[in-house]
Amino acid sequence: MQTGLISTSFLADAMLKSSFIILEGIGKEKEKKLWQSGVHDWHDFRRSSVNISPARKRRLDNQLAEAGRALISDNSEYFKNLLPQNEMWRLFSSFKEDALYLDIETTGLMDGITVIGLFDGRNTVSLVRGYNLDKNNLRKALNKAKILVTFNGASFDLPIIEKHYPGMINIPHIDLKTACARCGFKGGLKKIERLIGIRRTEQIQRMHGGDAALLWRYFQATSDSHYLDILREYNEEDTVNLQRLAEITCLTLEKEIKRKYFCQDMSMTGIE
DNA sequence: AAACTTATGCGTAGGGCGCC
DNA sequence: GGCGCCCTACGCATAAGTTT
Repeated sequence: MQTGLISTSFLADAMLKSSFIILEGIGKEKEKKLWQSGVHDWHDFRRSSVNISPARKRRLDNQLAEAGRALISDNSEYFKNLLPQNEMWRLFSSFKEDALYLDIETTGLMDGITVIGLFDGRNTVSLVRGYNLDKNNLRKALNKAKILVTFNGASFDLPIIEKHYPGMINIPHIDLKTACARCGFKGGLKKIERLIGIRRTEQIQRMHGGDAALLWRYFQATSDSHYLDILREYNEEDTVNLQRLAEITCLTLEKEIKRKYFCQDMSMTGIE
């Protein structure tokens, strides 16, 4: 019990505090070299002399100090422009308690929004066109979130939301599609869910993305709330399942990096 | 201090993909 | 079926270190 608590608290900020690509002029290559040379986190960096000119080192140390202050004060927005989109997953372990999982339904591709589903890890909210979907409710739902998690949201959900509600989303966004692909989980959300053992309710299991647009049309044509209920249920399951998917993929990616780069010095002391 | 070398960041273009 | 993103490869830009 205690050991569990201790190990998770050690892990909590692990990946973010091991990130050096947030520094000016440091890219993926330099970051790898730092890891391989035993510089594993911000603390290591500031203690070591690394292979950087003194003036530049001072500048980078200051940047890390600022990042540290941002992390302590729970300021996720600080990292939004420092991490490239495909590395945003590194924020997950630090901000997952305040993560918001989002999925939208529309009337077609790049079309009008019908439902926005949001899950904060405990409760779900669905904003439905013609009922409670408006700027104020969306802002309220986004209010406390520190990070946003989607599947393919960078290409689909967020651009559409941005089109209808400009400037609404300013917190960092983790798109699990990229993260999944790097874990070897290729394909759409439903396929990946099956791959990692996430189950859907029977009725929803059989649905495809295109059915969501169809359900909305049926609901509009008949006013039968049954269609809307199915649509909302489908959407809600999407958002809820994103949480487990995020836990699995972000942890997998973190472990993979540590396995590949953090143990390098040990293998070098071996036989050669 | 100028010229050269090395490491690595960064911008660009084409191809592929998943969202409803 | 349109859109925006990531991936990959490639070449240029830049900064720091080295040689002359």
